[in-house]
Amino acid sequence: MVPGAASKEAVARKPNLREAILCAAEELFSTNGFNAVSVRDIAQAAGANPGSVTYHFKTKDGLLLEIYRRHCVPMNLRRSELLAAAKRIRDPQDRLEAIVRAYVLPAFSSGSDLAGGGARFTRLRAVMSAEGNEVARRIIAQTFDDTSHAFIDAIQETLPHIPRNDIVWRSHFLLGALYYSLVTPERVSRLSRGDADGADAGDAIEQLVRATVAALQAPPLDPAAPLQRRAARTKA
Amino acid sequence: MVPGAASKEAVARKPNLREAILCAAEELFSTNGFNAVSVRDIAQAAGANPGSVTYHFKTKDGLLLEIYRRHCVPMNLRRSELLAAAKRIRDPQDRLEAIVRAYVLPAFSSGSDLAGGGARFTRLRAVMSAEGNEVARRIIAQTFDDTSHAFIDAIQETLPHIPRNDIVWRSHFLLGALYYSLVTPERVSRLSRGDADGADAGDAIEQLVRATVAALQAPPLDPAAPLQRRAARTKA
DNA sequence: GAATTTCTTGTACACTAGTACAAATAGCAT
DNA sequence: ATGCTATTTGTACTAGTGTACAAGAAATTC
Repeated sequence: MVPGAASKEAVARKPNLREAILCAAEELFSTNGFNAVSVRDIAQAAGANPGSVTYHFKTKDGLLLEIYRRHCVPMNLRRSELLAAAKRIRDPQDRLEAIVRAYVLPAFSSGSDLAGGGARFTRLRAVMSAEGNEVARRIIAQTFDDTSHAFIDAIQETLPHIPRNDIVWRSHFLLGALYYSLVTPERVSRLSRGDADGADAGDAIEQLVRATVAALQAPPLDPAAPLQRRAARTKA
Repeated sequence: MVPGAASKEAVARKPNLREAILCAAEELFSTNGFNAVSVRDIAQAAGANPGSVTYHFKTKDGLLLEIYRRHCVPMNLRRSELLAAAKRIRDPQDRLEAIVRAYVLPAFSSGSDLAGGGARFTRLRAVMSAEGNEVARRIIAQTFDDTSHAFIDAIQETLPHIPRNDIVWRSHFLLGALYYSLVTPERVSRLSRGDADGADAGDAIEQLVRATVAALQAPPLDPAAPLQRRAARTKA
């Protein structure tokens, strides 16, 4: 590539190149995985120079780290707000639904800074979790588990008769379903044989909430078996 | 590394190196992603020479392709068997549960050739799907969608009052939950605060079946509400 | 307007990637 | 044994990787 004219033209106006790099990286990582994307790919997509990436984020890991830092706080903040609002609902059924929605909504679109950034960031988290990315794992463990606990506690309160263990599993499934919905957005419409071609984010959210609420309310797993196991374990 | 003595020792008896390479690749890909693993990594893990990989599978993509070929047929066969058996159950509730179990069981352990290979292969599929791997995408589309349709049809039969669209979504969520459970096996025990430290595959299967059946049986999405939501939703 | 900090560029370097290929070896029928 | 084939090895090659760094441009401050 000729560096002179082309780049000057493409980058004639670069109000915030750092931002553009973050954005491009987010998009590329979330669709192709971390290792499949090179720093040069990112730079090119952002209309920047590979050196700029090094300058702003030092390393490729640093870039990923910054993406997480950028999104984690607003997303969890939004979740906390919605959770607090949901907890004020009196009717247990409505409350449970609101709690689940409070967890799901910000994942599809963080309403703060970037339009649609929530969905993209969630997709990114899904990919990083699948790839077993070490940087992501660390951040998630120390940032998201608190929020997850808060949600699990809130759910537990509306479902006192369900063992916490079951609630944890079902919340876990929720996250998996959430991730997968964002990772393969086209699969649903392919499987529904055209019956529902207009599968959009709104549908996904409502379907996910409905399904999760039902799953959470399901009778717990055979109550005898866990007791046996617990008795056998606590003795040791 | 000294090539002479060490390799001769490690590979003193190599009844089927091709097999070992496939196995090592499966393990490495499914835990680290496709692009994070080099051919040399695979060769070393299999106690083989990088050249052997090229000899047996031509390219890295060819290796991945062979892994899929190896597992897809037995897995879908097993699923078909279990599905056929499930369909013979009279009681609709029991039948639905058996159908879901027929889908889930082979994903956790294909009972044919490799012990535990089902879970590893499912994890691999999860990772490939997250990474948007092109090879995997092609194979899955042409191999798994048939099976998925068969299952969806069977489910639909036990739940005639649920729109097919909703069933598709909920099956989609099942797959996501399934994938995620295998991708992050440690997360559940971390979140359950030690209440259930012995989270094993059996628990996962039963929890997944229970949750999915409940989700599938949930009342369909209010056919009127989407009109309201569509006006209020954030992203088009 | 000059100095200084902040950003951007171009390029270079050490390294690893996937793959190719000739040589060496093993297995096996004859 | 003797070929013959299938496999395994060692190595080489090109392309692309992450990152470092000097030099230039822009912005900001005094």
